[in-house]
Amino acid sequence: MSDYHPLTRKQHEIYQFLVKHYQHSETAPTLDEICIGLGLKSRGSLHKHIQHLVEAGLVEPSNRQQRGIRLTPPQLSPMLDINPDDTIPYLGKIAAGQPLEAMASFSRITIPTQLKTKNECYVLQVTGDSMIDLGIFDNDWVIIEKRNYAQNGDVIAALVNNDEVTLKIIEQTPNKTILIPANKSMQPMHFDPNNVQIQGILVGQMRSYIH
Amino acid sequence: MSDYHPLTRKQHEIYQFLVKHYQHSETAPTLDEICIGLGLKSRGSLHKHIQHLVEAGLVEPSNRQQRGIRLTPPQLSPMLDINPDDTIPYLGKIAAGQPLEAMASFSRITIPTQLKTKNECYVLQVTGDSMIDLGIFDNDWVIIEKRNYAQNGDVIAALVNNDEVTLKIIEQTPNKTILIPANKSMQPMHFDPNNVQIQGILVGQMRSYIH
DNA sequence: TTATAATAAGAACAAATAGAGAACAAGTTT
DNA sequence: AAACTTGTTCTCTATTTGTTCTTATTATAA
Repeated sequence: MSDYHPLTRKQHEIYQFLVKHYQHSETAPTLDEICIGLGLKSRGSLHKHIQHLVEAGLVEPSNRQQRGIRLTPPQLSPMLDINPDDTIPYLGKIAAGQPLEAMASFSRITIPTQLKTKNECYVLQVTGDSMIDLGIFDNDWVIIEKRNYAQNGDVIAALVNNDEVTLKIIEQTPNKTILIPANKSMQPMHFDPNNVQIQGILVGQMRSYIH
Repeated sequence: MSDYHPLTRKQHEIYQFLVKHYQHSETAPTLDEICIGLGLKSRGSLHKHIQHLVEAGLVEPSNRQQRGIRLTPPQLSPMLDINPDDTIPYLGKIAAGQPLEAMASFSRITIPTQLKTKNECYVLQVTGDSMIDLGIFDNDWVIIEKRNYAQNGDVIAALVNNDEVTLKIIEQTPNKTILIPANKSMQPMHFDPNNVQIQGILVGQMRSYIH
């Protein structure tokens, strides 16, 4: 996403000050107040530090409507979480030789709204190591948005040869569909487009470390 | 819903004054009374602030029958109640230089029960690449079970030098604590055990592929 | 050494915010 | 009726605040 912005000593000190400030205050401090708190005499100098924090993504870019320096809220919108009905069907293991349509829905799983789209989604459990270079490991769960099309480069769940569902990166040409594993030690596989049915595209992933 | 009306300093101060006033009084204060209470000399200026509070929905629009400035009765907050069972607090980004205890809980997040333990858990967002060999990438979310101990080989969130929270593999000996990144290109770091405070251990992980 | 980055102070400026006071209409009190 | 209170609107002015610039000083790297 954003580039890496290492903090200098002073920037770190200022960020600390802000975090501490917000632990016991609701109001966004002004540059002058921060100056006083840190023993600085110039708003101008402080401002440059703050700007660096903005670039680092730690502080919100100031807007004309609302003065004061405020930390960036978490990107997650807390509002979205109150939807009581964000469960989606769990369809079992991927790469198990069944068209997904045909599968009965085993159960439903509660997932954070951040991991799904507005469209119909379902959860599959991954088998195998074909996507480890993307950080998708054996037994991980993936959230798939149900779809029958994709763009080149998308990670998709596809039914191959009417027999097996796999998770791969897709490259499509008019007369060929290539499924590329995210694993250096595996080879891309070439198919007739008729033998590859796209089931959906990857939108989220989960892993449990509990034994 | 209604638009967002951020409060300025003065508006906040005035609102606080009103709240305090109603804690020990039934009567609605007039503009002049508020002026006196706040050391203002002009009703006109105060009135503009009050109007903003009305727009923000905090103060009732005045009517001719009933003079005085009165707060809007507390409305039902739909945010608060809906099953808090499988939501856990989101505490912000990891590796950002604050003890977790000290951080205010930004918001709560719904997670599948499979990703947490029975004990107290919270969510952090990962910054950096120090755990990529374990498939934990920049911007992933990790679920941490709150704990102050761990076993060798556990992945833990730890506060280092009272300054920075990181996610690492831990190796402990009586007189040394080693934090090992899961990244071939990074070196293990050695610490005095007193300088490493364990905050919790990794129990789950999530990633969103939605742009 | 030279060069570069970090830090600091202060001047100047525009926009946002805050304040004072005057005037007025509708109600209340005397 | 006259005097006063109260919410409202208006104009004018003052202060605060984020921003940009220029100028120094110090520390660190080449």
